[in-house]
Amino acid sequence: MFELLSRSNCFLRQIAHVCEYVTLFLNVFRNISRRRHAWLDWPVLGAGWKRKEVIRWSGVHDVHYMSPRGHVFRSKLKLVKSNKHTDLRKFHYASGLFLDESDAMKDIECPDGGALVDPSDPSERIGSVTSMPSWNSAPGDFCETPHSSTQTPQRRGSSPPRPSQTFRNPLHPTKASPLGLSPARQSADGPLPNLLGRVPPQTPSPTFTSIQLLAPTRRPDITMRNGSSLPNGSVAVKNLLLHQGRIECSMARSTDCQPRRHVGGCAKCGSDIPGIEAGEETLCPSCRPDKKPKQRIVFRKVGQGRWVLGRTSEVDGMTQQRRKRKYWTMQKKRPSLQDAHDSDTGDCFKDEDDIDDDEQSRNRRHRRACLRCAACLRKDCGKCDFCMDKPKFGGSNKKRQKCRMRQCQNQAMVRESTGTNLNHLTGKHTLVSDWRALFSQWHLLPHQKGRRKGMPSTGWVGPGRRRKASRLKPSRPRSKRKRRRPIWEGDFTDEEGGDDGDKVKEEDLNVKKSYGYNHGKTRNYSLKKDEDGDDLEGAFEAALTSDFSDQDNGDDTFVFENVEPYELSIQGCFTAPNGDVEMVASFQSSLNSRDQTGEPLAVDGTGELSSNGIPQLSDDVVVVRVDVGAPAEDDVTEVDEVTPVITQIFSLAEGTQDIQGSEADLLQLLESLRRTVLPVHWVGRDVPRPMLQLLQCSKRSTMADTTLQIELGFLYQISVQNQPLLLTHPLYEGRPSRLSSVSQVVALLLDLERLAVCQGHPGLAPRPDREPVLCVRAAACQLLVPASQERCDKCRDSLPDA
DNA sequence: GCCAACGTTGGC
DNA sequence: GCCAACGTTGGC
Repeated sequence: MFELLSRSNCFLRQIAHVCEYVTLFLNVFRNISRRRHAWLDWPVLGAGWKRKEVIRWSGVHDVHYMSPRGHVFRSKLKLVKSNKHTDLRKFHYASGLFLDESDAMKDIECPDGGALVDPSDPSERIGSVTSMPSWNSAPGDFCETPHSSTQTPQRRGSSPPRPSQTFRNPLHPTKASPLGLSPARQSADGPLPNLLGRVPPQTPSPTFTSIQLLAPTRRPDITMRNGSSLPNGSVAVKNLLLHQGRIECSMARSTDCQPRRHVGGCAKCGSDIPGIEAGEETLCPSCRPDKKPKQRIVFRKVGQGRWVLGRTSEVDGMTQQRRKRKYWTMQKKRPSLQDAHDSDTGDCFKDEDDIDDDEQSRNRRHRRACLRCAACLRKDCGKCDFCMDKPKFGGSNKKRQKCRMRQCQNQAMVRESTGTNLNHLTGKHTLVSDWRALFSQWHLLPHQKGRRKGMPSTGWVGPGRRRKASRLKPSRPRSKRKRRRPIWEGDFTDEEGGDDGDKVKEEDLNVKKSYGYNHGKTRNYSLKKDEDGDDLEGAFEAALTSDFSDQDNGDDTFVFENVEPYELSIQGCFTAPNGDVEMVASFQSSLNSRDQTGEPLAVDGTGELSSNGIPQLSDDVVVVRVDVGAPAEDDVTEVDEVTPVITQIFSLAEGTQDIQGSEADLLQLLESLRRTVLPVHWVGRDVPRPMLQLLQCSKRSTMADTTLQIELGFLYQISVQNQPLLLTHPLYEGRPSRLSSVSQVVALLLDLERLAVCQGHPGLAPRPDREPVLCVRAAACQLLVPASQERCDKCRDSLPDA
């Protein structure tokens, strides 16, 4: 009985001991983590540079640098990119120092056995005896190495001098996360490992405990030659410096410290091991345990800053890996119908985290991708603002968001649903009241969100923080604003009463067909009131593109049937005070849009302005000013018409019967076009007079300067760079004389997309060197040629060498 | 080491 | 309330 009690006491003491260690671990780690996340001056890169070490919970070690201007670099790649004038090829990112290759290859050691290792050596990590060469050295005891004056060749001129550092306290904890615990070594006849699993050196190293090792000792300061210091030097820093001879060896300050090779032996069998110093303890390959020993103490992270003792498998007997495999195997076996069912039940986004315990999954990052929908499976569009922000597309990585085109179609509808599943498949569970909040939370396309109250009528017209203001034109006094043009019947104006500007009149909804997140269906953009409540005359339509198979079906079926009509307005635009709308985005947007090469397309809505005030647009975007009102007589010169002006009407109608037609008919066509998905980059607009214009607003399109204009009676004409396309052009062959239906319009646009604008010829007049070549067209230029040709026959005949 | 992108926060 | 910016984390 006494023995039993004694054993119980012993066991309880051990438990208390372990708990004590755990508490120490966590406290020390928090301290270290907090301190290491601070920015430290880093004169190695120059004055004003800072460096920061970040240790993740997983134990991964990251290093960040901050330029004097405050730019943060998280990888060497970015650092090099932004410092093209400096040769950073030999810059060791992790340590923050310039690596001299010749020195780095040498091992340096002191005669007392204080071998130093390559910083890249895995043994440098916690648990390595060799990385702690100076247990027994007093602070401040060092030896000078022969490489102390090494200068790296790539640092010249005014670059900071090489460091001449001194480690005042070589003892430093490195990896203190519980995850970093090394497995306990099982040695039959060796010393018992301590809590860290390290086999303490026999002689002459001092005894040390895990508490000592993890004690929050001051990290070694490194003194540079110029007097500055690199505080809190890491293990990597120290060893790199040692390798380069830029700092002193951590052993006693002896004078005969010379580089030499290591010759050591196995701690178990005694056999020699090349590269290991005699007296140093290690195990030869044959004596090493075959398998990674099982961790005795396992900390499991269950949330931010929360850990539990014990491994998951001990709870349910199944490792995470196995459960992952099982889960994904089950996923693969699921038929598509099962997917639908999952969607119904909101399970379609269940990943391995969900299988884990609930608490854990709550605290982890949620996956926003179902990995199955079209958006999840596609690649970055490379054109949306999020893509443009990415470093791989030349961006500054400020936004750090997933490509807008890749925003999961399913996930975006399920999360944030306040408990109600928004099911896009059935539409049965849609929680209408959540949609607006939902859209605001997800990174949808600008035009996928509605214009909201409070958005200015001029300048940046869109949600969120105001973009850089357009400097294309100064604000025009009210007295000089454009005169209203006669309102064309059917123009979409906002309802009276400014307070409720968000709401759409019911009657307007009949025409203004608003759309929810509609997977690339047509979006309508309607002008709203300006700040004075004046109607901005005219309406603007951007018929966005999508998979062309959807077009012209006249089908306005929403994917989400129960969704409240969702107003969409002009987004991603600059609205000038005079009411002009300047599109700064190419409004091709559908998830399924394809460009001419078949690649999916996306929207560009950055709205950034360059120094000259011109929006910075990608190459395929052109600024289109939509004229929404007739200019005042005294202000005509200020109107900068960018779009082609058609001065002559070419009627293709046979005879003159019904030449006037009906505005109502034209309006009906306009309405249909607004509901229709048009070919890529074709944008419909109405103009002051009762007519409809469709223009190609992508510079990358071969139809960049082409306009299709439909007049009363559905008479139409095509113009290229303000030049009317002659009736003799083959494009007209076999085509109806009137474009009275959407399908006819779309067919014509598609045919136009197969053509290209004639490049003309460089002319015959001699031109001085470096003078830009101005092409001219032949008198009978055909304007549009097959896309495979550069110029028409007439212009080809006019080539100088022709 | 690097990248992708989730989640938070502070400014507007 | 909204979103740009960015800290942070997980994956490769």
